[in-house]
Amino acid sequence: MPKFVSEFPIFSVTVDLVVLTIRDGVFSVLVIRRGEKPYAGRLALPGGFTQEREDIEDAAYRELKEEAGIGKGDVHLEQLQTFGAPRRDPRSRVVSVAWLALGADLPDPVAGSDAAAAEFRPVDEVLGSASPLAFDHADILSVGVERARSKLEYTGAAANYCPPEFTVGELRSVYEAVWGVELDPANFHRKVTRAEGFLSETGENTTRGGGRPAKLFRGSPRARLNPPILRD
Amino acid sequence: MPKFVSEFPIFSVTVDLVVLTIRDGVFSVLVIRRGEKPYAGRLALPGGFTQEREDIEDAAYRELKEEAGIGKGDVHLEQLQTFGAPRRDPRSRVVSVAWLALGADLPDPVAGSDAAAAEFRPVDEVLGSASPLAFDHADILSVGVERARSKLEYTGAAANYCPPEFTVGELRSVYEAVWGVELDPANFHRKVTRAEGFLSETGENTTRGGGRPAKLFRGSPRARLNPPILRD
DNA sequence: CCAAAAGTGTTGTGGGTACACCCATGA
DNA sequence: TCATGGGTGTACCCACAACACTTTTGG
Repeated sequence: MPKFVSEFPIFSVTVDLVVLTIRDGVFSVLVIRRGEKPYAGRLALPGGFTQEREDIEDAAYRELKEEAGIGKGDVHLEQLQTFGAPRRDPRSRVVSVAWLALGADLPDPVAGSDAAAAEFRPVDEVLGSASPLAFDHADILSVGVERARSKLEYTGAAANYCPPEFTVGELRSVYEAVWGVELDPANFHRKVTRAEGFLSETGENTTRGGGRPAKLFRGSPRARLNPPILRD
Repeated sequence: MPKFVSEFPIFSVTVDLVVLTIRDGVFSVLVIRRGEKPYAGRLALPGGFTQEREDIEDAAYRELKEEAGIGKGDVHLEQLQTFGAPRRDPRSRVVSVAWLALGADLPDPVAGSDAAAAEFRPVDEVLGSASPLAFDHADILSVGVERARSKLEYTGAAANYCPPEFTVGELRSVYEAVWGVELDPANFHRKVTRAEGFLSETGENTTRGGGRPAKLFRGSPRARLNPPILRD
């Protein structure tokens, strides 16, 4: 076992991941079942230790790969918040940098060894669960979900939950799943197609889903949506 | 010198502070002149090491007191972002949690010994300076300033730059200083006085500033401003 | 009196909501 | 033919920008 020595107080820095996607129309989060103490058997967010010479963002991507088989191009990743209460991990002083990852219908994580215990669960079920998440992960998840919801108001983040090309109806269903509301299809259509720089037509059509063929669009996940779509 | 030993990679965790206020109508940030290497003589954001059993938020408040003589009640403090590139501090592996502190016209920090080198400078001057900030502090400041600006759109954060009771005109001058724009006094007045739960009248009047006496209001810095005041 | 800032009125414009209606496909 | 979702039109309402105008103080 390696030994590290320091003249300053010793911290470990971990990354924890709030991985959100939409599975069968349900807003869902990736959780793992813990095998070890503390909190053995409880659900938790995926995550792990940052390495000695590793950028914290790289650590987040690495854990995403190791624990869920998700690659860099599969998700949008952004920093969420850092949690550093002295006793948040009973073993030692651990400061955790939480990250938010948004992706289109992600594969069932069965690949790696670590990933065996990982699965997507509905956000509402996990937050309202009788068996709460380990550590302060419920707090982290709450922050992540609120951030994900508010990003839909002012940005093109909804496109992160869609395949590269999608219809306006598919985009609307993202809003409906994430916010848990119903939106008027006609007004939503006008709103997003008129917002400058938000959607770009591919010229293709699709008929998946039945009904009249819909135009396919590409999104700009980083675009600012002006005027915003407010939740109230 | 104390020695700490660990079996995991060793990190130090610091806090860095973006302290913003408005001085004589100018949007300003608190900076210190570094006395030691590295970056000796350069300007930097105030900050310091988190202690062994200290919550990171408490560390931010402590540094605020030590380096600028600013107490807990004097500012609104919120977490900004964490900076953890491997080489951001040439001495060792340091992860810094940056915080945003917003306050009404804050005292010139001359109190403590550490605070001797601290002073407020115009944000534009510091960001555009020929002598850039130490470490990655220019990045941190940019993130802080952008957050501060965008918070004015959707929240009552502007009240943080005002005394407990203030006039609508004073509030408007906050927006003008932070955004660097001019706003129509009449429309601004209607907008903020009509927003539900945003301002509450004290019943008092004031004549500071000349002209017709203005009503005094109290703000709700945490209130959500709906509809928002957009910058464009 | 004038200057200065507070606050109100008014009008045109643009976006939102609600909902009627038509379009293009599969079954 | 019908059902299904895509997409457009329209009417009402509210918010906002622009700017004229009145109010209340100090000098």
